[in-house]
Amino acid sequence: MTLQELDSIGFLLGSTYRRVSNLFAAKLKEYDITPEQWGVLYYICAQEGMNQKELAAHAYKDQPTTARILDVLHRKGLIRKEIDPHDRRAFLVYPNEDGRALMQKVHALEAQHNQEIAELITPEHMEQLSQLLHELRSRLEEA
Amino acid sequence: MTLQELDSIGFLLGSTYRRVSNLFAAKLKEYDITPEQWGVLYYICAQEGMNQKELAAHAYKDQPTTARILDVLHRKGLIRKEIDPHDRRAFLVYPNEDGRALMQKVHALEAQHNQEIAELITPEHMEQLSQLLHELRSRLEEA
DNA sequence: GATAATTAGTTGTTAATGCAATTATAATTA
DNA sequence: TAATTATAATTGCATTAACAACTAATTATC
Repeated sequence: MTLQELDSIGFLLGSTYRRVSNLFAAKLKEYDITPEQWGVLYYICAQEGMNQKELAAHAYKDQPTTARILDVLHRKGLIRKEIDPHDRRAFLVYPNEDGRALMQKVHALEAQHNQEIAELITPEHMEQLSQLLHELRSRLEEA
Repeated sequence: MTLQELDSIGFLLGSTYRRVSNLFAAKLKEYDITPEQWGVLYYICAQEGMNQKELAAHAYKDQPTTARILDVLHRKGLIRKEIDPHDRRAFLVYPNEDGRALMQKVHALEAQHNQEIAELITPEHMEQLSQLLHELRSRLEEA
């Protein structure tokens, strides 16, 4: 058997994702936050007062994973939780001052990071790639 | 601040990758192997006698991650390792009979899985997506 | 209103990952 | 040849992740 590159879509997505994510993680190091933590913090700031289930849906993560990332953000003093007055099983998540400030700073850094990634290929290709990923992901959600 | 979907390329890649990978993982459950383990096993069979560093490069994983996946494959009796006669630091990796058989079976399953994913969008879009991912990944490697 | 079914969140277990530090061997250089 | 440098693999630590099982609270049904 001759060596043939494994080019299944899952393998391609995974290997590309890891490279992009690792580059971003290196840039985030000075802020003591990971790309995944930042993604969740972003949504907490983007719409304050969501519960864990809603946050998980936006972040495309399952509930336990989201809960553990929330634990980290809470430990770092970036967010606070309040019991939902209408449902004692749930809590609502809000950013602290530090959380908001960090979100803003990292948001800017992320724009810069995205710019650098985008410059690796043509603007048209990056736009196509983004659209195709959105399309595939939404079809996967339906399925 | 109004809720705005986070559509950075890294976030898109990660969320799409996880969905595709999880679907495949569910199908692989009956074979007691994960998508990542299978990817490494594939390369072990595709070119027998590679060392860990070469395998890691093909699999787009770092050496520790690859080593740990090799441990699992070895524990499952799917592969064997031999010390490289020309370099006692390295070992060469070969599939066992069971490993080859499993690779073949899962390879077929994966083709089917890829087919199902491909059917979610048009063939042209899937082809474009694949090409764009290859392009971005190779640019990331150069950078 | 009591019981059953559902739902939000948590906990446990296992796997994949990255990075840094370490060990053993090989290659280079003084 | 001795000392230095580089390299293959391993180990340790922390994070992210999936899935299953569980608890507590809510909703539905009888």
